[in-house]
Amino acid sequence: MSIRTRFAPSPTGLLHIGGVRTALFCWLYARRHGGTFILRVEDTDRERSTPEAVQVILDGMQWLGLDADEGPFYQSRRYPRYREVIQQWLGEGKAYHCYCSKEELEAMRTAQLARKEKPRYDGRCRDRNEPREGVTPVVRFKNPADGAVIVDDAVHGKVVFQNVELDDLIIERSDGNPTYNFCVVVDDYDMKVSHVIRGDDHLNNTPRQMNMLRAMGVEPPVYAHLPMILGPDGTKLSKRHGAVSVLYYREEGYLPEALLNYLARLGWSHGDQEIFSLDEMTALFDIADVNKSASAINPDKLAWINQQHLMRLPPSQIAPELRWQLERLGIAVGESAPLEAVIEAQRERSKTLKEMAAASRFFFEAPAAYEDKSARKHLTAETAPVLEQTRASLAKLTEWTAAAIHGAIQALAEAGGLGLGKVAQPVRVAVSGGSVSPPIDQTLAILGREQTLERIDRAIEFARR
RNA sequence: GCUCCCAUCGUCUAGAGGCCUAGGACACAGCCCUCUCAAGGCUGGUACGAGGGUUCGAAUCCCUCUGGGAGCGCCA
Repeated sequence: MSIRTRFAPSPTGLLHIGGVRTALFCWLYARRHGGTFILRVEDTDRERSTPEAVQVILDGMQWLGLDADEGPFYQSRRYPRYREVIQQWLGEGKAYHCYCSKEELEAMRTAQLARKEKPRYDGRCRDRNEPREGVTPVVRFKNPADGAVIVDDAVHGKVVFQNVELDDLIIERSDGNPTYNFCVVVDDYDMKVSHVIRGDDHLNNTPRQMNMLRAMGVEPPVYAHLPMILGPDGTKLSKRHGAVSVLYYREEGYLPEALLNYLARLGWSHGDQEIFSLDEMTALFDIADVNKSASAINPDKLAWINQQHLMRLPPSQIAPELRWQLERLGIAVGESAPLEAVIEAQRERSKTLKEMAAASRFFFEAPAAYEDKSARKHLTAETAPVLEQTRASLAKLTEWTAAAIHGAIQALAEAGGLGLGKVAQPVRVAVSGGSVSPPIDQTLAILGREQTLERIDRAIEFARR
């Protein structure tokens, strides 16, 4: 049997972290087994679905690299097919028209609640099929009245639902539009989905869907219900937690690999391993290793994982994202900018690319001003001579490499009986404007001789003022 | 209210009856390294929700409770 998974978001809100994790597991499972990953947009709610939200989903998936083999399919374009199935079921007696008014339904519900019962449609229109004056009917699926449905879930194990707990759900609204649970069934059937991997908030929908699938004459696919992802405070994920859309993580300077790695570790594990490349995840992922309990997002750990990926990925792969971040800060990055060297110098001191960009500004622009505290400590009348000696020594270097620069600075320190820091810190402030930068030799090597000398000159002037 | 799901350090997790005086990771603290900041290394504290069983033996199996969550819509 060929493996076919699908990610089926509805474009009503934003593509958030929970949705991405679901998409990732579907994608991983398909890739792992050489199967097919389908993207399906569930936009049957015409009131709340928006083209913008669809675009956010598409953009997000693309940024993450979760490429679909089939789709995107849009449910809104499949209405003829849904009608066809409904007509067929009506003809076969698997579905029926219901003429109950919303008021009638509401009264039924409140009465049941008052009796401490679970609110459910009692099926009164099942055998009462005569039209009612002025009422456009809905269509309901005739759910089995007794027996049980067993969901043999890949992560939860066997879950039993009694059919009496279920009711005859509406599959076509009075306005003629099909409803969610029904569309899912027709789509999963038509698209030959073999594994339905989704959030466990859908576990309760599953028996209904299985009953409908059986009405279509097929055995249901394998189901795997993933535990929920919660906000850092352990409550349901919401805008309040800042994670509006996946693209927000790009803006904040996270790598797709890192975000995916982090998300994979929420609910899934492979022994003690924390860092996974996409290829490793693909090779190792298995639904059997998914756990059942909800998990809270931990921003600190996400940041740590992001840095781990920054430190492992080839700089050439990171460079375009750093360039983007720099440009967002209004920094003019030339075509020939030494981005890869900057990445190598900065990545072990940056959690995100946004941080890295901010800390790297001085590589592209001379500092506009010196950080007050650093200047007062390191650009003074006492340090001016050190700066002058350093400048002279650096100017004489025959080759401009980190090793040569290091040698020169070390020699100066030794000659003056100073610690390396006494020489390096003033230079650091001179070239970067502050007291934090990568190792001074590496920093100057990237900066180039011209910029270095120019900035030291300016700093000497400042120190002597 | 009813149905269903879940339950190991603050957080993410390992653990599928003895390997557990419960391991790893993030975060936190201390130390080491050190030209700054980091990265890295070492050390430390903190967890099996409660109560009953089953068993020679339970974090692991069963039951009850408690706590959290989801669903019960002409939303998805």
